[in-house]
This record gives sequence, C-alpha cells and structure tokens, in this order.
Amino acid sequence: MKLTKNQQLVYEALKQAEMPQTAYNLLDGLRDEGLRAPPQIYRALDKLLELELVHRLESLNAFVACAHQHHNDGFSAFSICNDCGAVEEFNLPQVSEILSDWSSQKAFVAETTTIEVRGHCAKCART
Amino acid sequence: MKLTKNQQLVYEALKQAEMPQTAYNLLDGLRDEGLRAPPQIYRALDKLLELELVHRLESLNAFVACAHQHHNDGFSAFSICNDCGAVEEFNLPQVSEILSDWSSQKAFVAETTTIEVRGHCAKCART
DNA sequence: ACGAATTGTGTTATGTTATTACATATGCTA
DNA sequence: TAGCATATGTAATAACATAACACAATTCGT
Ligand SMILES: [Zn+2]
Ligand SMILES: [Zn+2]
Ligand SMILES: [Zn+2]
Ligand SMILES: [Zn+2]
Repeated sequence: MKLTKNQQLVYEALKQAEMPQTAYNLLDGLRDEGLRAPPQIYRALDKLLELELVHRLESLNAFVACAHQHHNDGFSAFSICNDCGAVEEFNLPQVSEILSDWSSQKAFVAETTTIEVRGHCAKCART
Repeated sequence: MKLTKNQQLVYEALKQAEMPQTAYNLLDGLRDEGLRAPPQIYRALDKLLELELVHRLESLNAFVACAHQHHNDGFSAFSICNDCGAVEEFNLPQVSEILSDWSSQKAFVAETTTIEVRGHCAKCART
C-alpha cells in the first residue's frame, strides 16, 4: 500500500511524536514541508485512519500512530493519563470477543470500536 | 442530589431527546427558557457528567442522559449507528472486570472508561 | 444574623477543531 | 488521448469549547 506525499508526511510525524498530536499540531510541524491548510492534514489523516495505520483518540481530539504492526479489525484501546498525557495502546482479545458477541446478539454490525480508559498513569499516581 | 435550574433544564432536555444532543443543539432548544450562551450549557453538562447522570459520546461530540438508574463507576459503553445515529447504552460487567484487571497490572488508576462501538444498527443493516 | 467562602449565573469575546467549496493537478486505464 | 478517479492547494466558514470578568445566590461557621 503506497502512501502519497502528504500521507507519508503526516504518518512520519505521528511516528516520530511520542505524544498524541492534534491536527493543528501536525500542521504547525509540517509547514516547512509545504503544508499550509487544515484540509491537507485532515485528508491525510482520513486515509491513515482508514488503513488503521493511525488511531484517533476521541476524548483528546488527537491522533497517534498505531503501536502494533498492523491490524484491521477496527478495534483499538488506550489508556490515557490525565496528568502527563501519556498514552498506551493495548489489545485485549477477550474484550473484543465479548463486544463482538454482544454485537451479534443485537444484530449490530460493528465497524470500529474504541476504548479509552482515562485516569492516572503509574508514574503520576505515585506522587 | 439537588440540581440547579440550568442543570435541570439541560438534564430534562437530554431525557426528552431520543437522540444524542450537542451542546449547541441543547442551547437552541433552551433559548426560550432563557439560556443564551454556550458556557451556560457546558457548565450544566460538566456537573451532570460529574454526577454521571449524563454521558458524553466522544466520537460524536454529543451528550445523552444515562439510560440506567444511576451508576458511579465511571464506566460507560455505547453502540452508535453511523446511518441513523441511534445510540444504545449497555453494560458488560465482564468487560469492566477485564479492563480493571489490566489497569491494576499496569498500576494505572482508571477514572473513566468509555467504549464506543460504531457501525450499523439492526434496522439500518437490514436494508 | 453576619460575613466569608463557595458555587452558580450571565455575558462577551476568543480559542480550537473540522468541513465545505471550488479550482487545479496527477496518475491510471480504456 | 480522452476520461475517470484520486490527490492537492486555498480560502472561507462551520462546529465545538473555553477564558475572563462581574455579579447573584447559597452554604457555613461564628
Ligand atoms: Zn493500533
Ligand atoms: Zn502520567
Ligand atoms: Zn450510564
Ligand atoms: Zn441505524
């Protein structure tokens, strides 16, 4: 799967970043590369989300590169520290399983499932 | 627990509504009651969220009244139809359990956990 | 009952996030 | 090489959320 220039720029920027980035963060960081307007960022993000190379953190309005090799099941789960902003992506097959079962029962056709656990990371909780 | 006038207005509006409402939807609906500016809505919502009488649907930037009697575990889960916008709140204790275990292992202190399953409801998927 | 502290309110202005609309360009394929 | 789908650049605008300030109401200890 070949990414276009803007898609690569945004993807690389997200992989470099150690923290979630908003669209406007990304835009600021990529001005030198010639990106100048929000749609350029959002369009690249749309494609990357579709490919699941990137996830959107709904509760932060921010984006991260997928921490795993590549998945295409539409499931993602994160813990997010309210103090330092650290984010960790995790995968709990049991949870996916239970949610799939629930969907089947309800005849709901799931496309994407997002889990966001907000609180305090080990480091911040210690203080 | 006693709600103030604005909090009651917003809460009632959300309970009446059969669909998730954005803050600006609520504002429009409550102009006749004297509410005129976004902060009045957002402040009421903040309080209602804190009491968990209301939930925020992160992926929609919208709000719903809690479908359950009252819970205070910070945990909520929804299915959201991308076609008709219908939302269903559900509760899967097993999932809460697994996520709690994961948090414990990671020494992550969870405050609120949100699950949003997006896709197509039974009715919309049939067509 | 009094004053202080806290909480809620009303309002204006502003900040942040995301999309619409339209013109142009690029790459593929019939 | 014409047509089509996809990508890009740009300006303008829409949608969502908060900051800051003045004032009113409520709570609580004395
Ligand atoms: Zn991932
Ligand atoms: Zn932290
Ligand atoms: Zn609830
Ligand atoms: Zn539906």
